Amino acid sequence: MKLITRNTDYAIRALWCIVESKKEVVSADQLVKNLDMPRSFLRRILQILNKEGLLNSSKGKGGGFALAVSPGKITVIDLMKIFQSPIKLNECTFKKKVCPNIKNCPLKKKIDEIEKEVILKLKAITLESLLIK
Amino acid sequence: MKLITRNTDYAIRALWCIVESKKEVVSADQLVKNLDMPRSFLRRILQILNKEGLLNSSKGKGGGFALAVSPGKITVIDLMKIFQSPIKLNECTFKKKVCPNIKNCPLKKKIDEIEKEVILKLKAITLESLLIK
DNA sequence: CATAATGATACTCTTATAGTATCATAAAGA
DNA sequence: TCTTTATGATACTATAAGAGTATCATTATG
Repeated sequence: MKLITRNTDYAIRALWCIVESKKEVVSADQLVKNLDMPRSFLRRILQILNKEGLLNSSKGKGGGFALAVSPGKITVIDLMKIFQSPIKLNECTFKKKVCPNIKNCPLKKKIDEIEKEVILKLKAITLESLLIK
Repeated sequence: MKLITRNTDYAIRALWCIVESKKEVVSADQLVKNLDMPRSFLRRILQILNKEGLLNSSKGKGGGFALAVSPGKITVIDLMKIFQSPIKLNECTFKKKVCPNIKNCPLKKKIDEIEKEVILKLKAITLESLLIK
């Protein structure tokens, strides 16, 4: 079981790298060099971040990507929502049929509590908070 | 992303049902009736619980399963370890190659903290704690 | 010996994750 | 306008975990 998948992980690193570079615009190739990750994979991630409004892109010579949102406003949860399947820690279903006992299931209550706390903590991890050394 | 998978979930329910029944021995068929889950799937789970030492089994007429460990000593984490892939919330690897920056990765540090807390909380959920109404 | 139970095992199906590859398009600059 | 340098769109494969099924072997009871 993984909380953070590679998509999300790479997205964070790419965004981090764009901020650190202190350039207006950073190309995919520069990011590949700095981050040592597969070009095609990273390119797709950047395209998605662009579509989702976290990056602005520009084509042609001197083109590349720039942050569209301030680092303090990008959280790990935002990226997980974009790149990962929804967080449902305990679904209580069998073949799409919800467990009949779901309302007073003591296990679900406890798991739900844990889920809430995890989400709160992931919300608190902003891109900015990862930059501080 | 799921924290608890169906295997684990069903294992908990089955154990819970064995305790609640207050019988010495409960057969797979009785559990299937009470829990409304697929027979083959449940049978396999019971066999694994037996192998792992959480249940004792007896064959033949009047046979079935009985708890081998007290409900206070069985935790959700125990069952997750049996039925789920290891909990590694953030692996920082690319194609088996560990990320070179792993030692001072600020993201990893934060995710690790969350992981530790989640595990502590799951350890605190014993079978017994789920029985109290 | 028949029946009622578990043991062992092998199989399929689906989904999420992980990654690759290719062609189209647009901007910059000579 | 043509070449280069960049991203856009999209389609494809591979792997692993999870979810579930099915069958035959074995053992205990009466």
